[in-house]
Amino acid sequence: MRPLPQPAREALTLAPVLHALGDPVRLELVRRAEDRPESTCAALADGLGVPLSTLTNHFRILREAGVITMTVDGRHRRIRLRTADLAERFPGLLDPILRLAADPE
Amino acid sequence: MRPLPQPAREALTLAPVLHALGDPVRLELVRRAEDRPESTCAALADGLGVPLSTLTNHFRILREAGVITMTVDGRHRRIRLRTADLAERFPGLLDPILRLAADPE
DNA sequence: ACCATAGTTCGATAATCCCGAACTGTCGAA
DNA sequence: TTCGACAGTTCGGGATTATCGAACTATGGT
Repeated sequence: MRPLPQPAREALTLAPVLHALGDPVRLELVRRAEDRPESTCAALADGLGVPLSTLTNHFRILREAGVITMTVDGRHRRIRLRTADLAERFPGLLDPILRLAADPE
Repeated sequence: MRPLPQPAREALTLAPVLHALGDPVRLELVRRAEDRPESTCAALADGLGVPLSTLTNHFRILREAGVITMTVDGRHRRIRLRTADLAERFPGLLDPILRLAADPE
């Protein structure tokens, strides 16, 4: 159940977070991660048609930017949004993005 | 004084906007463009140490994402944030980002 | 022990970014 | 009207980054 390496809350910077969210696949993964916390990698990407090796890179970018946490749980990795850390470090940032990403247009 | 090609307001999509803002140089350019509208390319980039040919690319990415408008004014290009279009298409998105980008850490 | 599952790593190709050098178009002065 | 300076763009290359198939690792179940 140990967490994979990730930047501390105080070390988060804005540009990498926006870069991580500035990709359609990653934006959708993040949107789903909000709805279904503790999901696994493959579960979040279900139906997107993205190969697993590419997903690994997407999740790494999200993790290194500080957007998600990945904890090792057996042979799964459970993914959670770092909503509290992001809200403290970048108040008002994540909520509008998630809301807009969920809009059907 | 004609504007360079840019996507219509209805055609703006979220991921390219976040991608455009997800670069330290572009984020700073956008931050300055808010403070000093109608600035020229080189004026916005003053002191950043970024070559002009690289700036052209940064401004193109911002323009194609719909973040800025560039109007040709003689031998200058005047740059404006598309604050109204962005506020209508993505309400609540730009303001927090600009505010956070302005924070001194 | 064996196999299936969940993800990672590796390596090669493709796409993208960065920036110097050369270029275009415009303005101001002679 | 020609000249030169200025503001940016285009071009070309090298460097970085992204994608994804194939092989690999590690865990859990039987």
